[in-house]
Amino acid sequence: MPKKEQIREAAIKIIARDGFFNATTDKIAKEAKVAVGTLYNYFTSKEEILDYIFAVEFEKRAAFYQNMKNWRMDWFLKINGILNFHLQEFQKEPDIAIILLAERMNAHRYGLTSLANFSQLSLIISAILQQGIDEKKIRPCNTQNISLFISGFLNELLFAITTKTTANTAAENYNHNFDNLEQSLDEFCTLLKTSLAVSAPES
Amino acid sequence: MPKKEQIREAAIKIIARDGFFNATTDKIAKEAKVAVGTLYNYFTSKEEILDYIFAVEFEKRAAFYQNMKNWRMDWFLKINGILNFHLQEFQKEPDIAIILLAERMNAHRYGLTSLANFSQLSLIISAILQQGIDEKKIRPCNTQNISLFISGFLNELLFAITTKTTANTAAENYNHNFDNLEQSLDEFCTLLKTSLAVSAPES
Amino acid sequence: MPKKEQIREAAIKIIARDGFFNATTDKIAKEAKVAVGTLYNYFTSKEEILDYIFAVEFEKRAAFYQNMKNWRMDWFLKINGILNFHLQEFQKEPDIAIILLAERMNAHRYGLTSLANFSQLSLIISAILQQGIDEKKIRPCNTQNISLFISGFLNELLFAITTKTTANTAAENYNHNFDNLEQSLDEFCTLLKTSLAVSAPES
Amino acid sequence: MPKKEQIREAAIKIIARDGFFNATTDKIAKEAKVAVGTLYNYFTSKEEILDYIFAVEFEKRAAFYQNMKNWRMDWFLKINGILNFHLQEFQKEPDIAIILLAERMNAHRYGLTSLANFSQLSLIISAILQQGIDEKKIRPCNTQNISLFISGFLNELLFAITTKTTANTAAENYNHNFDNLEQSLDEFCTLLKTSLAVSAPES
DNA sequence: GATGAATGAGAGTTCATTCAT
DNA sequence: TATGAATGAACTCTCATTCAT
Repeated sequence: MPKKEQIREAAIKIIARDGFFNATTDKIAKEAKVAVGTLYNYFTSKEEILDYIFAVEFEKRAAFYQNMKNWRMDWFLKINGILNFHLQEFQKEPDIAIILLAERMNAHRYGLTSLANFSQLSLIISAILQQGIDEKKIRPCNTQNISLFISGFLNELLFAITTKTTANTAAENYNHNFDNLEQSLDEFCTLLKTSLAVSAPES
Repeated sequence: MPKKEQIREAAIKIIARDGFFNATTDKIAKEAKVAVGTLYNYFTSKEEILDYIFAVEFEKRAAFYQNMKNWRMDWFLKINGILNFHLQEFQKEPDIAIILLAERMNAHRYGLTSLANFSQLSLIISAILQQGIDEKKIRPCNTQNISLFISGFLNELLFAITTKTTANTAAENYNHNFDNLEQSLDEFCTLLKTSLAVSAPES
Repeated sequence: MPKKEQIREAAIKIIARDGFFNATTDKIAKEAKVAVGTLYNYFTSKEEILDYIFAVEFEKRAAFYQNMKNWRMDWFLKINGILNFHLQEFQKEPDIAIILLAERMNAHRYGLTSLANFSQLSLIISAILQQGIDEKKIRPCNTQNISLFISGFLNELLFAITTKTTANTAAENYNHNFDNLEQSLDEFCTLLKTSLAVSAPES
Repeated sequence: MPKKEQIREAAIKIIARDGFFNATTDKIAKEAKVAVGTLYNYFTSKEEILDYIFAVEFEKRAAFYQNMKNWRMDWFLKINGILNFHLQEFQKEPDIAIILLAERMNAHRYGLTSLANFSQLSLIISAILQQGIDEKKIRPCNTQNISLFISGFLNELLFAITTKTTANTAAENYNHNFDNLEQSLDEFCTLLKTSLAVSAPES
């Protein structure tokens, strides 16, 4: 495997586990089975590693979104598809989920360029919604707001997933778990649909 | 002003600005116009300061929620009231908003006890929704999921507020700003209402 | 009890347990049921407390030695008496023993005046021995050397007492304990006597 | 010179001069002409440096003692040899003498493993004495006690050496100095011999 | 490119001492 | 005299980064 990839994967593991600040370059290097110095042959700083992690993830999503543009389907199915895509990604790589969620604020604080890209993604959702409106499939609404709701849902779902593993002692039965992620997602989609969809014109 | 409060406020300012890890005890002490040692007369560690910040905020919210239980009003107005309360709080003290959002993952990682309390709050929302269901005002649904949507909305709104101040270069016109927070909130409430409310039984 | 005495006793307890450097003024004050500030009404510094502890102990011993000068007895019984006196003192107040042993180097380093006094004590032993020599009861020898052996014996006995409590795991049966302190002392005295005493002139 | 050795030697110098607690990592590093961080590449803590110092010294002594077991000589010459060995060691490296003496209590308090080893050495002396007894060269006695006297003598000699350099103001002429260390040692050996040795059987 | 020992600024924390009450 | 909150210099230890090999 290329060294840079090796480092990226090690960094994901360590940062997800310990957080960006507790993820020392030593630990990352050890995990990557590489010398500390080697990190600096591929990245100029520890921050840049984080930046790169975000960038790679952005690319994955951008590729999916780009591809999706060609889909010929209902707005609702598209949104549903997007949410499903994210959920699957996070289930495949939970560490990524943790990092995207936990470190985005750090990424923002350090002015990492890759983070800015992520806001583009919500534009795509907005665009889908707008198209729905234009096609009279969705009632008039502020698409930006709706796409914010959607991001919020995804993030909160992740936080619930990420934190519940340790925190659920008393309120055991109130906690979400991986089993009903899909159920959560479905309920959210239902909520969106029932609220936004223009009822089929009565004949 | 009591010293502990003085320190808490200084810490809020510094942690909101620099993040928990970059918020050094020196900076906090200087901001509080206090010697470093004084911090340790009131807190046993830097982490405990963060814990205390969370605890105070939790108390504020818990007090509000407790009080709210006596309200005699529609589920929808209650939810609306809660969201408005939070929004006002955050507008009053944006630094708190930033910390609650950015550091909750750290709080979780350090096992700060105060964080666990926050999950109680979502139980209250669940309870309101459940009552709505029992009273046939809300269609059957998983109340836990819905309360998760609500938290997600609030957090995402905060993130948008928090980050836009610096990040809006390209997509200027797509960014939210303080002026339309209320509009966002209204739209979200509308969405909830239209989706959840059982249409008044026709006579 | 006078405050100064109260503080001295507390300091003995804490310093014996934790060592001079780990004995914080806070701990001493708490043990003495006194405010930290009060310490400084009776002592100008933490070091001075140690100095005072040494001084008090010196006084006790000096009083005994002074008194002993009037004794009318054999050199051997005098030495034996001195050793017994010390042993009893240390058994009465083991904390004192620990401090005298463990902190004398600190006392020396800080140039505490009270420590210097202790070397006077060995002069008294020397004097007793010298008298024995003059009276032809002891063979000619360097009295200074012998008094050094005596101090060495006492200190090593203390060290053995002080440290054995925790260290004896494997070589249990090789360790000294309080029960045979007297036996140790007797053996040492025997050794001194058999070596130093001039055999009674044969008629 | 290997870095670890460089650090060890610097630490010996500083700890001997200032005591373990006043020997800051900064001072040690500076003396070793090394950065502070480098200390921690070789030792996990300041305590471990002290432990290592003790361990190295123990090894030296253990090697000597091991070698000595093969000696074919009288018990008395063996004991004499051991005492001479120690004295020479301490004259060669007086700083070591100071540390062994002054910090053994700290070593004990911190539970440094290397200190425990030193007690093994006194077992060897006991063994030599026991052999003397078995061979009817030494009168029956508690070997453990005698070896305690021997250690006590050595330590006290060291203390005298160590402290006299500064403390001798009043009793100048009573102080030992390097010139008569050998004389002291000889006198001590004489004392042991005259007291312990079984007189040659008369024909 | 790869290495990892060396670096040293800077972190969190402690604690002897002071002084207003 | 007694107090104990406030102080801040000084401590041990960490870790991102460098650079000679």
